[in-house]
Amino acid sequence: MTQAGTNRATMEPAELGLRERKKQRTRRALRIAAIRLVAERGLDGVSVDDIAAAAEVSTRTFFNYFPTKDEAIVGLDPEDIREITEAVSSRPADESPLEALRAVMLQRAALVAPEQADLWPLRLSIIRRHPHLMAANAASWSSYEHALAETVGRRCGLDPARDPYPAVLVAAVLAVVRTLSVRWQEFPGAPLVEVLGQAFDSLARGLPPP
Amino acid sequence: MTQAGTNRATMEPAELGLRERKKQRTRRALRIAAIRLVAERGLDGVSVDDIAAAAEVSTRTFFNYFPTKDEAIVGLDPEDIREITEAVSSRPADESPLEALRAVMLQRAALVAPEQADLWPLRLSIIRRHPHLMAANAASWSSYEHALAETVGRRCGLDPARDPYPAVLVAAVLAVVRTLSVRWQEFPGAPLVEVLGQAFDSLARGLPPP
DNA sequence: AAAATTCTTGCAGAGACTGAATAAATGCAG
DNA sequence: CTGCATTTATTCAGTCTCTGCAAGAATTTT
Repeated sequence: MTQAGTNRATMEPAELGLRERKKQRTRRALRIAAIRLVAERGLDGVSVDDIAAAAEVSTRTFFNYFPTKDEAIVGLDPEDIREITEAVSSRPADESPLEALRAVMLQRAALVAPEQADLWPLRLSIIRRHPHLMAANAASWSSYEHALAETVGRRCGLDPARDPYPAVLVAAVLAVVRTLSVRWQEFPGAPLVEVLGQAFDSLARGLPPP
Repeated sequence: MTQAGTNRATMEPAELGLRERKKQRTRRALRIAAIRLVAERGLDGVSVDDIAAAAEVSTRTFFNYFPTKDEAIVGLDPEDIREITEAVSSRPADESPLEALRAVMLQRAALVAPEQADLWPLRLSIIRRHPHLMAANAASWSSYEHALAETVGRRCGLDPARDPYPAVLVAAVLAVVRTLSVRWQEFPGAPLVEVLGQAFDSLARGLPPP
């Protein structure tokens, strides 16, 4: 690697043009402003104008980045989607689809903890306070679900358009991950990775009564 | 507001007062108008004003019944929620939670077909055309998820606040049902009940690769 | 440096949604 | 049936979200 200097927590590939970097930065600024402000004042206590002002852009620009106020809070970056599908398709081929998803999701959950120690809990607490955002969350994952189902289908040689298995698997797994993430914020007993691991075990055993 | 709880799950319209019956009727009129119009002209081609006009009530009244345009289309009636949780809790006690949910959901899916032959397919086609409505759908089920998790917890003697099993089970099952309902509209191969049955089998066996 | 591309911004406007006041309908005595 | 209390519907005014458009500023390319 030609990377001698260690970048901060934010890894910004210097290979991108200035324009692209600025875009990433405003996007991030808007998201952070949205999450911070809403966590503080509640969803109705913050207008898009406030968010845009806090990020030092015009209100119109906000809507160039996010189609909705909700998406600024719970939306996934397209980059994340790409990373996850890539991670799934590059798991060893002898793993079952469920095992592959398990590995990727656990790895992901483990990454979340240290990286954005601020933002992630804030997001979850907001979702807990405004349940309809859980749905907006699910909405932003829906395109992603499609992509993931495609990837899973490719792993086991199934056409997701013909065989429902990939769609069912992905839907179940993501629903469980979402549910437990929010719950975990509420009842922080064991670390999230552990809770998720047990849930995947339960899934793999057919959700038997404990 | 002193509503004596109706012990039966069967519909007893005669016992309700005039006021209550009128409310049910406007609610239903609004929902039907919303679904019909949106199925015809698309979500953006229909305003709440249009819907209210079609149902012959004022615009403001629409919002007395539904908090959102989306909810008028995909929202569940509180009554449905009550029926479902009741059905689950009155399943034989020796069934596993997953089996109980399976039975109730299949029974439900079988009912849907003949009853509202018009509305149900329209709803699904709308959801397929406007993916974000799938999320709104999930949102309207979220309060319901809580209630169902509670019921499941009671069945197997678990406190849903302490043990994640009920929440996980319900989340997975509902996600699968939602996903397959929409898919089924898209690829109407086998009857929905059959497709759902196979998915429940798959779930019970730990989602093994086919 | 000029041209081409892309991003930001302000503006005007449609539509979603809310609170409050008023009118109408319904339920319930007497 | 008549008056009174409660619930529901409507009107009205207003805020906020979100979109299209056109002009201006920044970045990239030639």
